[in-house]
This record gives sequence, C-alpha cells and structure tokens, in this order.
Amino acid sequence: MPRVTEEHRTARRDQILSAAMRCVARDGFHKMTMANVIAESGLSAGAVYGYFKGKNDLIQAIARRAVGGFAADLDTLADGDDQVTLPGALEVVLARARGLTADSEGGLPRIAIHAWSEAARDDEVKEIVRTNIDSIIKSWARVLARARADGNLGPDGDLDQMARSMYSLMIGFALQGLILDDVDEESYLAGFTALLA
Amino acid sequence: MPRVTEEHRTARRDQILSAAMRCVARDGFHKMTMANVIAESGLSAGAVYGYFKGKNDLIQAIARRAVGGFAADLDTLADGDDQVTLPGALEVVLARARGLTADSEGGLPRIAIHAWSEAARDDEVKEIVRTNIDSIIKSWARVLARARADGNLGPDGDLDQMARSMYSLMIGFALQGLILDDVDEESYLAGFTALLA
Amino acid sequence: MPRVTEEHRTARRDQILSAAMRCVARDGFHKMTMANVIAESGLSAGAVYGYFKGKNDLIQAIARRAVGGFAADLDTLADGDDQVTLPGALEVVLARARGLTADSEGGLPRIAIHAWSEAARDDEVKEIVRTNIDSIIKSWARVLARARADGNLGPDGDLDQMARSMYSLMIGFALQGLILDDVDEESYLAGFTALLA
Amino acid sequence: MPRVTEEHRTARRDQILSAAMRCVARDGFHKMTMANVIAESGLSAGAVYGYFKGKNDLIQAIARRAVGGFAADLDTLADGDDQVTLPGALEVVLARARGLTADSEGGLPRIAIHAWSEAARDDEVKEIVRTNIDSIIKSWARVLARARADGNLGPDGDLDQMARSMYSLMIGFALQGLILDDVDEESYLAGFTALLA
DNA sequence: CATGAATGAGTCTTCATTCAT
DNA sequence: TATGAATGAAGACTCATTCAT
Repeated sequence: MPRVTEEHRTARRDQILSAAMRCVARDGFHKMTMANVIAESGLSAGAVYGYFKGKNDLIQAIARRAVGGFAADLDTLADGDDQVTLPGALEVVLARARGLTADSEGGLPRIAIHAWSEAARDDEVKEIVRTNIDSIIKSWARVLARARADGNLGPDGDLDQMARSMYSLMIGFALQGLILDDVDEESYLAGFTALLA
Repeated sequence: MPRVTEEHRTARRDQILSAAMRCVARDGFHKMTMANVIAESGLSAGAVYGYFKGKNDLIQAIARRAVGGFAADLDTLADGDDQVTLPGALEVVLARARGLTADSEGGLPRIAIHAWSEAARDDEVKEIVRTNIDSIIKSWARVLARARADGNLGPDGDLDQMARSMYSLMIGFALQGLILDDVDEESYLAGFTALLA
Repeated sequence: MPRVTEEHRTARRDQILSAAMRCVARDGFHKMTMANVIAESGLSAGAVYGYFKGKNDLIQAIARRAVGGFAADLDTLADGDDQVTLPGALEVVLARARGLTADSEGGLPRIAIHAWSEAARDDEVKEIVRTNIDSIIKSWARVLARARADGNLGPDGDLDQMARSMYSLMIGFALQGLILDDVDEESYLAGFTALLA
Repeated sequence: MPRVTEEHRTARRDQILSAAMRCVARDGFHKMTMANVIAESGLSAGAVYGYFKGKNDLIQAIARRAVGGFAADLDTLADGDDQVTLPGALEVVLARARGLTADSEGGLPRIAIHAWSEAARDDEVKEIVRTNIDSIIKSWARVLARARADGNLGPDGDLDQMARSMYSLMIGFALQGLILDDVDEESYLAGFTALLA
C-alpha cells in the first residue's frame, strides 16, 4: 500500500526521463552527466537514484523511449481504410520524424542516433535497438503487404526484404535531416518517387 | 627537413590513428581513453601529443577517416565503361561496406555510426560528416546520371534528390548490418530491386 | 502511560537492535547502513529513528550488548559451590564464547571485535568497552581469589594483574576462533594447562 | 628501463602507505578517506591511484604492514644464545608492542585491531591476518621449544597449542593497552609470572 | 504516531593533459 | 625529441537523516 500513488511515481520517473532526454539531445549519452540530469529535473541526486538504478539504467530507458514511436503510424496505415502507396506511407513517417525533431524533449531522432552509436558498443542497448528495428521492419512489411493488396506494389518480391529498404529510407532521412541543412520531406519524397518510376 | 623524417612522421601519425580507431571501434569515442590509445599504439603519452593536439583533434581525424572511403567506388563506376544500373551500383557499395566491417582497424561502419552520433553534438565533427555526406551524394548523383545515360533510369527526377535516397539505402545497410544478425547484401539488394520493379 | 506500551517500546527497540546486530556481524559497523537495518528490522525509517537517535546511538547500543555477556558465568563460578581451577574456569568461558559465535544475532564475538576497533577511534564506544573490560577483569579477579581459596592457585601474585592475563586468554580465543579454522576449546585449554604445569 | 628508479617508486609507495597508516590510526579503515590520505601524503589523487589500485588495495597493504613486525623478535630469541624463559620472551614482545604504539605511523597495535575487525568482514584481509597469526604462532612454538630445551618449560604439552596461549597473552596486552589507561608491561608480566607459579 | 520519499554533502575513482628529466 | 609520473578537476554514486502527509 504505497503512501505515494503509482501515478506519482510514474510522473516523477517521467520527469527525470524527460530531463535526461533533453540532456542527451544536447550532449549525447556520455557527455550527459548525472549532475546535469539532476539539475535539469529539479530533483535531488538521491531522488534520481531512487527512480533509476544508475546512469546505465537511465541510458537504457532513454534509448527505449527514443527509438520507440517512430513507426507508430505504420500500423495505423496498414490497418486503415485509405489506399496505401509507398511514397504516401513514407510521407506519413517522415512527417512524424519532423515532428519529433522539434519535440519538447529535444529531438527524438537525434537521440535515436546516439542510441545506435551506443548500441554499437553496449549489448544491452544493442538489444533494445535490435528489438525496435525488428518491430519497425515488421510494420513496414505489413504496410507493403497492404500496398500490394491495394495494387500499388508489384506482385513480386519478399516483403521483409523490401521492408529493410523502407527502413533505410526512413532513418536515412532522419540522419540527413540532422546533419544537412537543406533536407525537407518534399524533396526527399520526390527523389524516392522518381527512383520508383 | 629531410624527406625521410616526413615519412617517419606520417607513419607515426598513422600508427596512432590506427590504434585509436581500434579503440573507438571497441569503445566508442567517449569511452576511448587516451591511455588506451597510448597503450594500443605502443608509444608514449608525450609522443601521441606530439602528433595530435589532444583528444578532440584525434576524434576529428578518426571521424574523417571513418566516413571517407565509403563511396570511393562510386566515382569509378560513374567514369567506367560498364553499364550502370542502380542495383548494380548499390551492390558495389554494399560489398565495400561489408569489406570495411571486417577491416583490421575494427570496422569503419561502426566508427562511422559513432561519428554521426558525435556530429549530432559537436560542430566540428558535424562539419566533417556534412562534407562527407555531401560528397557521397554528389557521387551518387553522378552515378545516377550515368545510369540515366545508359538508359537504366527513367528520364524524370532530380538527380540530387534521388541520390539522397541512394545514400539512405547505403547507410541503412551499414546500420542494419551492425545491429541485426541476418543482414546480407544479397537479400538487401533483392529487396531494393523488388521495390524498383 | 500504560505498562503494555512500555513493553511494546522495549520489544520494538530490541527488534531493531537485533536486526542491527545481524547487520554489523555481516558488514561491520561502517558498512552497516541504516537502510539495511531498516529493511532487516521490518520497520520504517521513521520508526527506527523513533527508538534510536541516530546511527551513533545504535552503534553504542550494539557495542554495549556485544561486549556484555561474555563473562556472565564468571560470577556464578566465583559464588558457586564447586572447586574452581583456572583451566576449569577458562573452559566455562570458552564454551560460552563458542555458543555466542553461533548465536542468532550473528556472532557476538565477531561484533565484539568490531567494537574494539571502534573503541580505538571513538571515545564514547571506548568508554563502553573500557567499562566492560574492567568489569570482566574484576570478575576474573574474584574467580582467581576463589581458586586461591580452594587451594588451586599459589598464594603469591596480585589477583588483578593475573586477571588481565586471563582476560587475554579469553579474548585471544575469540579472535583466533574467528580468523583461524582449526581452533577448538579442547586443544586451546590443553595448551593453557600445559603452560601452567 | 624505467625513467624513474625502482627506489623512487618504492619510496613514493612508502610515503603514501605511511600517510595512510596515520589516517587509519586516527580514523579506522572506513573513516579513512582517500581525500585524507591524498592530503596527508602530499601527493595528488592521480599519483596515489598510480601506486595503489584503490582503497581496497591500500587497506590490504596497511593491514599487511600493521600485523607484521609484531613477532620479529621471537625468531631472534629462538635462535639466540641467551637462556629463554616464558616471561622473558613475553617481555621482549611487549616491549616491542609498546614501542610500536608510539610509532611515527600512529600506532601499529591500533591499526592491527582495525585489521582484525576488517578481517571479520573481508576475506582478503582475513587471509592476510590469518597468515600473520599462523606465522606468529609458529614463532612462539619455536621459542617454547627453545625454553623447553633450556629447561625452563616442562617436558609435557603440545608446543603449537601452548603457542596459542602465548599469542593471546601478547595481543591481549595490546588491546588492553589501547583501551585501559593503567596497563604497563611490568604489572602485566608480573601477573603472567604469578599465574605460571 | 508512522511512513518512506526526498535531501545533498561527501566518497571513491578516472582521465586528458603537462612538463621535468 | 621522447618519456611517463604527476596533476586535479570532474564524474558517478551513497547514505544518514528529515519532514510532509
């Protein structure tokens, strides 16, 4: 029978996590210091450590949240009533990515890139990212199946293999958007559409 | 200053850089310690600092080397005599990426991912990566122009915009290859080819 | 204030003290954390602080209980009807020490050693230990007086001075029993008896 | 080919160790802070960590030095030309203990008590202390053998068992000397001698 | 009274960099 | 020019204690 409600705990955890994500977006995982997170969260050191076992635990929570949510729209597309085309589906996803970039938490795509980097050296983060990529590719495969059913995709080709290319197109946009100055959905989509033609 | 000395300097610098790249491939930029680099290079602290101003300088040199070299083959393709198709061009690049992964320096693609992450928080590295992406996209645009000239690509579409998708397909492969277990050039290419159909 | 409440208070205090002694036996005074004591006692932080002013207060209570009780049998011996010999008296005390080692509270001798160590740096604990040693030596002196009266000890020698050696023999056994593997009462007593011969 | 001589390293290590022993004598193992040791040694944090892996390593080195040296005289006695009696041997050892108490490093007996306490909770320190006790008991057994050969000890009794009592008498003196105010070699020896009579 | 979340000063440890030899 | 011992600021984490509920 907790003295403090479960909601309160969740809210506090979220408060810390959001603060930490702002730090990571600004500094990356390894230049994010616990002191910064503590200051940014407005709590005390002890409080933060009451909600997260340590910096590693926090990093994993951040990675989980950062890579999730990119592909939320894909399942909606696959299950929706509208005609599904590849450029149309990609457009929806890119729009989401754009939105996340301007997010209050400081840019999920940016954090996602840090998560990939961390996944390249830490097995626990790697597992988080792997699971996420798998899930997104599965979603893309469903979208492609739907496009094929709608007659907007040729009958040949393994959907999972094709989904990997769609995943690449999606994250490639996120990366280019962060590094280059002149990347916008419209021209990126135009390029992809022209390629398909 | 005699020429041998200059060669000696270059060799030494390379020796340090190679050691540092092994460290980064293993640990990432921020868990790479100068002590590790010093030990791995077999030189002394003072020596390393004689060739690189500091850790930042070293990081930038690593980033430069890591992101370079991915697209060396693209210009060859554009200038060569063989017919150029998109899947064919992508195949060449993926094969190169595969080769680099098993490199003695510990995997350039891995380091490249660390470089993107670092670019997201450090403007000097960002500039290095930006220049590199620009250059690769330019090369892809040349390849696409050649493919169009060869009649293997439709007449419509802005080549630079299309090149961005090709860049995405290329780096998406590198990322998936690092995180997922079952990524191979053949199936990835098959997916891309099916998409084009 | 009703009597039951007072009993309740005493029981609670004891509950905390026992929990704390298990912690000290396991971890020593300084690696014993209040959090551990709180968890081990099954009470809340506030409750524990209601019974003990703080960690120091708890440490002193533990020290008091740990060093007491070692020599309870000595007075019984001095006042009893049986013939008193030195090996016989020592045997009784060693048996008690053995028993305490296996105690539910985790080994009083072990805690006593921690108390000596603490006495070497904290004057309040030092006073507790000093009082206890004085008292045990006094008891030994009474036992020696009785042995002399029984004709089992020569007529010469200051009893208080001799008592100090008996104290040493007693605690030396406790210490050796904790550190060495092959210490048993029988052989230790045999050694002492042979020395006297 | 070290740039700095081995002697220099040894001297530095000793400088740190001595500083640390003063800290332990004053504060005990767990209230000894690395910051104190660093300040007391006059070196920097990094330097200290260059000579000791960490606090644990330092604790073990302190424990090793503190418990050693107590019994150095015993072997000399056993191998010497003078008649050996038990009170005579004990006197030599007590005199040494007295001397160490006033030592520049702050009192080896005091630190030894801390070491026993630590041995009760840390297996590595326990092993150090165990080895030391074993060795002292062995030395006492040699002294007793010599006393017996000299006709100053009865022919019966296992020497190793008797040696344990001698060890107890020795450390009991050290402990009492630290806690009680009125302990001096003379009266302690008188008590022991009277006991033997 | 009881609770246990929150506090924040204090610990140990690392590591980029320098500079006397 | 080369060395590597030394520096010390900065980082992650702990834990005795309090106090709002």
